[in-house]
Amino acid sequence: MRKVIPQWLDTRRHSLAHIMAQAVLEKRPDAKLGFGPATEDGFYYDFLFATPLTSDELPAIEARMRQIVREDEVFQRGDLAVDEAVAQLEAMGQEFKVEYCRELAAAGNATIRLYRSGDFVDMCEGPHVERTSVIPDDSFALDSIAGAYWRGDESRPMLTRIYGLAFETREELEAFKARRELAKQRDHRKLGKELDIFHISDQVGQGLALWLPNGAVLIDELEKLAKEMEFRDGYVPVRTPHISKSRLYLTSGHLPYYKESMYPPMQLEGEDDYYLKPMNCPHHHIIYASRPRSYRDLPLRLTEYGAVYRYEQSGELAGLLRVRGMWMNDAHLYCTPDQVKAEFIKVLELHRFYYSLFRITDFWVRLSLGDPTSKKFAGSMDSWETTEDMARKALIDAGFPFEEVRGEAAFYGPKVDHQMSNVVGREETASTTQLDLVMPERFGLTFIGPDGLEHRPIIIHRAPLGTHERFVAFLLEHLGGVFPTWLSPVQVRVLPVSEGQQAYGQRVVDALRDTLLRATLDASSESLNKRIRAAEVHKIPNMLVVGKREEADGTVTWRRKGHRLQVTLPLDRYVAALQETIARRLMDNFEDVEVPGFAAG
RNA sequence: GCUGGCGUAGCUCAAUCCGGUAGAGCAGCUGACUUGUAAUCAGCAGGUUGUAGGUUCAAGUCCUAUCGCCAGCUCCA
Repeated sequence: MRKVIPQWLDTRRHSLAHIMAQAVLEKRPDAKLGFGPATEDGFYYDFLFATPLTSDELPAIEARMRQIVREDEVFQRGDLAVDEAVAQLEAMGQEFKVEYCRELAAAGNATIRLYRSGDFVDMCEGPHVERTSVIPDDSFALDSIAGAYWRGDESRPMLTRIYGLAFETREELEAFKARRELAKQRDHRKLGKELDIFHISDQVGQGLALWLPNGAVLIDELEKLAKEMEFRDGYVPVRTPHISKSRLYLTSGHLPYYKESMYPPMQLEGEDDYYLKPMNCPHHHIIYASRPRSYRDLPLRLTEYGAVYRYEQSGELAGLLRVRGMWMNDAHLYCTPDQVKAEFIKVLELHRFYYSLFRITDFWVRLSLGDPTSKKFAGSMDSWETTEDMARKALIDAGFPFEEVRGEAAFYGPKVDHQMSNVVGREETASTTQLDLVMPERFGLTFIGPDGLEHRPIIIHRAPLGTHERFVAFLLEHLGGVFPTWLSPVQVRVLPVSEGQQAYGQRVVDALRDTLLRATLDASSESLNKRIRAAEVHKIPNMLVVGKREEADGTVTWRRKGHRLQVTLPLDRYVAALQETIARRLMDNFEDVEVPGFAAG
């Protein structure tokens, strides 16, 4: 799903970054330049300013850029020896460029490339457009301004980043902006409010979501789904507390490897400190270790929709997408070495099932590897190589296209992540599967093999539905808040045509609720039109209109959300049809799905 | 956590630029209407303008601090 951007467009965008830097330097000659690359929909350039730049200044910079483009400046390339380049960049006062230049030299580059356009000279690899006039002067626009650390390192200075948008033509630029505006309508924070899904109150705490009744139905249905799937695949449920003594996390290594992300401890006189659990795994490992295990017991698949708490930095929180308290579709599979691969593939298949059930196609799969040069990862090189190789092979065998990314692993092992983007384009991990040789070691987990000796199990950590919070966020945005009947908080809204049919309407609701269908009656004295509109606005999948005719015949007139076509049928036939839709978890919110009982005519 | 922007009724917004003491629609409530497929009409109620200081005769509007939200960075399910 990652976008492929044609080289020429990338070149054009990068050239625009130079043109922007040129325009900025004219206004702020003392600005220090950072990096200025092309992005997925434009470009940015980082600057260090003596006095802060405000977004009010962007229009003037943009206007100057257009002028430069029209002046048809030529990009001239020049390769200099390292010393010369350093001397020149120092003379220009470009300390960040000097730093990077020296680094390139240290990495073995004999020459440094510079580009000149107009009076502006910048150290840069290129390539650029030959002359600025090839860029339509209305195909780009400055977008926003934000802080960004130099070299992405929070211990280094924070620069000011100016983002620009750039496309082939003005029409494409306008289309992009329009699409972005439209996407905001599907923002889960907006839909979550409109549909009464969740509420976040700073009286409770940042990042601590409250599930409203409608949201609670959603997560109940997701849990039901997960429990069914896991039951079939031989998982066994467990339940564990939300807190634990620090000892557990010293054993697991969460202290110190994960301490940054944990809430501070609860301290009690004369007792060990207690921590809120940031992950369920240690509790599950203790369950595994609670009695001797035989190879005949394996794989042991412990599952729990467990609550975990992570102290995310305040600036990272975002609606339900990034929270501090979350319920995770967690499970740990304890396997013998020769079971791992088959189990891992089975877990990947489960992902495939879920993603196709929800019709989610806009994701990409990342194989997240450790980084031997980083202190963020526990365990030996050998075990990392083993698990990384296992994960890679399983992905290939299961037929998953994936990309490998170094340094993204969990601290105890490599991960296979399903990456999704929200409406604003922010990417997050929706699902994760991990391989772990480190925890069995740390917890001294063993099983007795056929040879009568103790062996180490291998652990698969998996959360295909991620956390309720993040998964519902993605689902809301992906479906635009329009849920299939099986997931919908309210499945059926009954609308009496006039007050005379309210009693019949109530009987219909009672009959539906008797069969566990989530039905409500709209008994307000508003016009039928208004009540239909209200049901549509609340995205209720099914409406039953009951008037004199229906009451006389014992029928209901069924109108599905977004459809003008409607059918009248006996109540019991309606119930049967709806139950089939729900039992099969049909995605009846999609046009191409044939809905039982709703044939035309 | 950092950089920048923004906080006005349950929601969406107006009054902020150029200080003169807060207004609308929707939702809610009441009444009338008894409705046949996307907003019936009328009325009522609702805000010490996030919070705390300050400047001023006067602050929603200006200043400071603080809390929260948004975008990005860093970080992650």
